[in-house]
Amino acid sequence: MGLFSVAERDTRLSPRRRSAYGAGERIYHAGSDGLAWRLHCGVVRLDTAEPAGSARFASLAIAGDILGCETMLFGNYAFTATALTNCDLRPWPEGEGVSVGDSLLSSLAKAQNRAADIVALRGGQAADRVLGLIKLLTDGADRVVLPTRQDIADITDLRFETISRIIKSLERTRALLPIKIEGVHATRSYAVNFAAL
Amino acid sequence: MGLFSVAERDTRLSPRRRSAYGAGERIYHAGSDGLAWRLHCGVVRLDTAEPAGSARFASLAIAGDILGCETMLFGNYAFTATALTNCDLRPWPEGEGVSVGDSLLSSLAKAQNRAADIVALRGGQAADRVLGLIKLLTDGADRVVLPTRQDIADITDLRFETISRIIKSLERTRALLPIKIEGVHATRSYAVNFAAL
DNA sequence: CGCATTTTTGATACACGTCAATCTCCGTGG
DNA sequence: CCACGGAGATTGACGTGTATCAAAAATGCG
Repeated sequence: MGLFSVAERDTRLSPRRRSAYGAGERIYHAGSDGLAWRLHCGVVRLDTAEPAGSARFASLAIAGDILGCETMLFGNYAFTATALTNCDLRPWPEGEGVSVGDSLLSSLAKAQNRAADIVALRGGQAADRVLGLIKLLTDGADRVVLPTRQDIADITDLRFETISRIIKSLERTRALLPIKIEGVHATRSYAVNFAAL
Repeated sequence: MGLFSVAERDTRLSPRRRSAYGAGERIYHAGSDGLAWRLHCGVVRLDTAEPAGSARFASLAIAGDILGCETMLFGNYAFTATALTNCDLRPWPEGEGVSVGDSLLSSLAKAQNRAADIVALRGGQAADRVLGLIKLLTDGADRVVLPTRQDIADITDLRFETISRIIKSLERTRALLPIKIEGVHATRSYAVNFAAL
């Protein structure tokens, strides 16, 4: 799974209360306590804490989403959060500006939409699910850093072999163009070209 | 689908601002405006409004959940709501009692947990998904009224034929016992006996 | 450079989808 | 009261998309 293979890191809290995580790093663990966060950039995977210690994919957070707000109510996190790409988090609520009520309300609305997106990633043909996830992660930009094949598999409820085949075929149709660094292909970075489909 | 086969009904608003819907009835339509509601009992299906007018399953609301809170922010509903069983709704927020902030916060937390439940219903073996949904709908009681086979299929991303086979096999193992009314079996009402599994 | 991890690829199996016929339950109208 | 028709449910036969198992290749890291 690779989910538990990365050690806890120093939190590197800058004066502006901002914290950064690299791909694969654990952000917080279900049951522990801490702050609520807004995800400013990156992609985070949320897993339910199963009795047997085995994590099960529950949800995804992308830029703009609120993470771990339940800690404000219950004093601990309901899910385990793991960075799937490099992430930048800041404590929430931000304090100044919009009223807390409006902020909560729009978070609730956004959470519902995000949930609907994720449900859609688990229905239909395999290729469409993977493409749907890639589009969600790309979010209008022209390049993406994808999670590992195994993480994509967990999110879409497919097997990593299937993900590998689908991504390879997207490369062959030039919908995904590997970004090479000094001639070597970093297997997660792609320029996207959905027009090729 | 049966989703569009039932006419809009009179809203039957009692003096206490409570409204009831029968199985299959449309509660509100994506894009229209109205109140936010708390679902006091029953099960509601939420669908995204697709361009082509075709609905796609997005989420499920069960007793205690908040429905359509986005209308307070944007002035219209993001999803289309349909009663899957008999439902009882009341306007939200209730006004008295807990502060609006806490109520919103706990709704947000609850929405996240519900979303995780639904994601789980779309992964793994077909029989486990159907069983998971039935358990969610039963919620500790000893009997359930199930949605139609087609609705169960939409929720679990399976086909109604598959659902029919699975439910029949649950009947054969006596995990589900049809409740007969005057000798006739209403194909949606069951006494549950999960110990039989 | 060497080893662990991730990814790719192939061969084969099976769970579920698809298509089609039939059945039950109900409401409607003659 | 019974004929009719429609919606939902059941069942069977068959096809296929994805899982599974296995092995090799590519990548990344100490």
